[in-house]
Amino acid sequence: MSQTWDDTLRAGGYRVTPQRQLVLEAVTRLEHATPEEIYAEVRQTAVGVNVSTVYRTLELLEQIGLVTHTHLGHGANTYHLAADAQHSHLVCRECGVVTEADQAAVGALISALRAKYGFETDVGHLTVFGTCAQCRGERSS
Amino acid sequence: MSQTWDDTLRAGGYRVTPQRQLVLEAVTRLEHATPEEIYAEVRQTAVGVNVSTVYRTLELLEQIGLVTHTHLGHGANTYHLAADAQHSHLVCRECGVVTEADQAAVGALISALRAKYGFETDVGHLTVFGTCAQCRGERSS
DNA sequence: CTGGGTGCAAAAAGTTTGCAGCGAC
DNA sequence: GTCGCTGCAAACTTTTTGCACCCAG
Repeated sequence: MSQTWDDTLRAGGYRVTPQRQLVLEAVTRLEHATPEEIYAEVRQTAVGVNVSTVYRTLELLEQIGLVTHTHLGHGANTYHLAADAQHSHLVCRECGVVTEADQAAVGALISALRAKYGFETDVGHLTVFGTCAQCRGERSS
Repeated sequence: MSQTWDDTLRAGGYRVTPQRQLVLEAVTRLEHATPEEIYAEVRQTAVGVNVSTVYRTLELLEQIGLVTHTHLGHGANTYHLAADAQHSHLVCRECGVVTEADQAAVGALISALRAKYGFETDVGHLTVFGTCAQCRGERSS
């Protein structure tokens, strides 16, 4: 199972290198992270990896469908495994926490948009900004 | 009615300057635009306006609640009038077109998230990525 | 071996900041 | 007249690119 991804690489005609392995591991471990965070994570294991390599690798991994990215507020690109793509993110504006909303909750939106606008929603890329339960509670109490 | 916004400025203890007027006009006219686009639009009317002024003005206008911003894909901050805030954006990944979805379509999502996660959605900031009706049609035909 | 991948460093793009002069009030 | 606002230029952050060397296949 830990070998599936490098088959995907090879299938695309790409080489399997330690750097790519490290980046993919970092993405897996962090669940969702910015290029910077991924770079920092990779550096904790191996020092010789360069920022540009991280960017190039992420681009490649995304291209062959191993990872995807969403925009979690600000301009921060956030990468995560494509396998985890079928959920949406709830980002709290106040505490910054990122929650995952399952398909069911978002399903209604998807149906509505498809019926009304013929718009096919990319669920994995959907990010909802707002205020989480905890922050709402703190504010009212 | 064209005077309300400068009252808002003054109410906040800020001055009314031609630059601020120009930026606000550009935001109004463009509906939703990046700082760069706003800068370009302002320049078409007056040449002497600087980029930094646009950034500082947008920051100010947002702070006093005249405009808000969303993240329409990439890292592009998009500014629009706060008065227009109560709608969400549908961004087509293929043709890049930005559609506005009314409250009703998004209402179901809001209710679901509130009921299930206690999460209060910021509707004005909601951006949905996907494929628009036209691009879906072109692909299947 | 061969050519794709990597590191390094410089460049490009986007945004912020310090400072002196200007103009709204 | 005062002090906030603006223009200018330089600094900073984030991402991209060219080139020579290296290693996966």
